[in-house]
Amino acid sequence: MEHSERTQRKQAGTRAAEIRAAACDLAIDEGLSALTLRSVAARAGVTSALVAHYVDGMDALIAETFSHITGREIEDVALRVAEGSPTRRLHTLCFTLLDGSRDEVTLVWVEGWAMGRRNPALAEAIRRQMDVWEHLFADLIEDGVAAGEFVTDDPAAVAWQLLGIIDGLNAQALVTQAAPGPRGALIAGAVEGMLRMRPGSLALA
Amino acid sequence: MEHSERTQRKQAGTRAAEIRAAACDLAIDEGLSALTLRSVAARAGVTSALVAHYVDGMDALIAETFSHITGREIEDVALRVAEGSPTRRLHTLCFTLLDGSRDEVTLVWVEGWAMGRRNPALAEAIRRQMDVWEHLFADLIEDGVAAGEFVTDDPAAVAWQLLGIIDGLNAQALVTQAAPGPRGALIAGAVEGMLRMRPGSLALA
DNA sequence: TGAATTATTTATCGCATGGTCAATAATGGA
DNA sequence: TCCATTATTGACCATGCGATAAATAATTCA
Repeated sequence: MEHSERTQRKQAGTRAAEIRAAACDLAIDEGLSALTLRSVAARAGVTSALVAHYVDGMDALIAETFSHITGREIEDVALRVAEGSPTRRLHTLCFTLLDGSRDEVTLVWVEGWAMGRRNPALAEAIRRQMDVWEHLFADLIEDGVAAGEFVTDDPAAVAWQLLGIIDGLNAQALVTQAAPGPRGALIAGAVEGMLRMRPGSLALA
Repeated sequence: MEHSERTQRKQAGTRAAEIRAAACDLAIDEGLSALTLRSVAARAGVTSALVAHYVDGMDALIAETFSHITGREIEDVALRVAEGSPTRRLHTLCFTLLDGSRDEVTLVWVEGWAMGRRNPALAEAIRRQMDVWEHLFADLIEDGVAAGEFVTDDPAAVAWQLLGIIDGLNAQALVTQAAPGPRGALIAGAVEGMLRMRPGSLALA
């Protein structure tokens, strides 16, 4: 007895969308590793068989869900760093990503790194999303170099570094319950060092 | 039929040690998530029931294995950064941790972060080991401040930041097959910024 | 040698996972 | 109204997991 009363019958497309949405909700609440045929089914209010019917294997659903959640995040962030001087935009970028309001997404990333080793589709999705992030960072850095606000001869490398730093600090906060103070504050000095900025110019931007 | 011929009978303590060693080997080769009653048993050349007999539950074995592997790592590293000026020691620390020769251990860390959410003993072990790292970093930074080579009013905070940065960069390298160049090179600028060091003083130390 | 101890295995149990297939019931068109 | 289509379910299967109890075989000691 997996279901007491029959759920309302819907068009294939809408039901498929509902199931994917349920997977996203669940991953946000409990992490990628909580996605199973049955847990997603329960969240969507349907049978596990129906989930299996609409999805091309759990590995694919997990990879899709990862892409959807992280894609939504990067869209959000990209909007916020669209305006202002490069220094101002970099400030917004760092402090937005480190303000602790995205811990659910961080969990998705960390679990993704771990699960990606046994889920090729997920590994591929991770690489793609990291590339998107890298471009967002690199474009911003190039703008700053062109404007004379940053100094570096390899914007792409700095972008990767910065991405790694932010991921690492967020992952760390995931484990140690309370982060010591706002994470964005001290990192400013590091970024200023990487981009040869005047000390304090990013922190106070 | 789990075993063809009976394995040699050994003293309880010896066998227990062998099983724990097998768990470490396996975790290094395949990650913490590869540790199951049966996989550890196979690696140790015994039955899964014997592993269960010598261990206080898989969660505990996983936590123990994590502590053992990461503890061994920090001992190694601590030895290497025991001598020289603070700047020189910090240089050694960063470049040693970022030279890419510890990717197996990084996998253990990343999987630990993910699995720790469902394994309290592991979560506790992670917190303890991170504390040990934090102290290693913080002591070094305090030495540097005392020697006038570094400038900061919160060595502990810088230590956490630096730890997060290194973890993040290593985790990143775990996913993107080939890291773009040596990871340690560019990070020097960031650390110089965090500790108000003269540009280039760490990179060339 | 014989008996007590104990290291080890065999044979399970209960549970959760991903996945399949035939049966069922709701929908929509003629 | 009846039929064809199809969304949905229920009942499975095979596998892997952690764990346990009883049986077995090697060791130790009197």
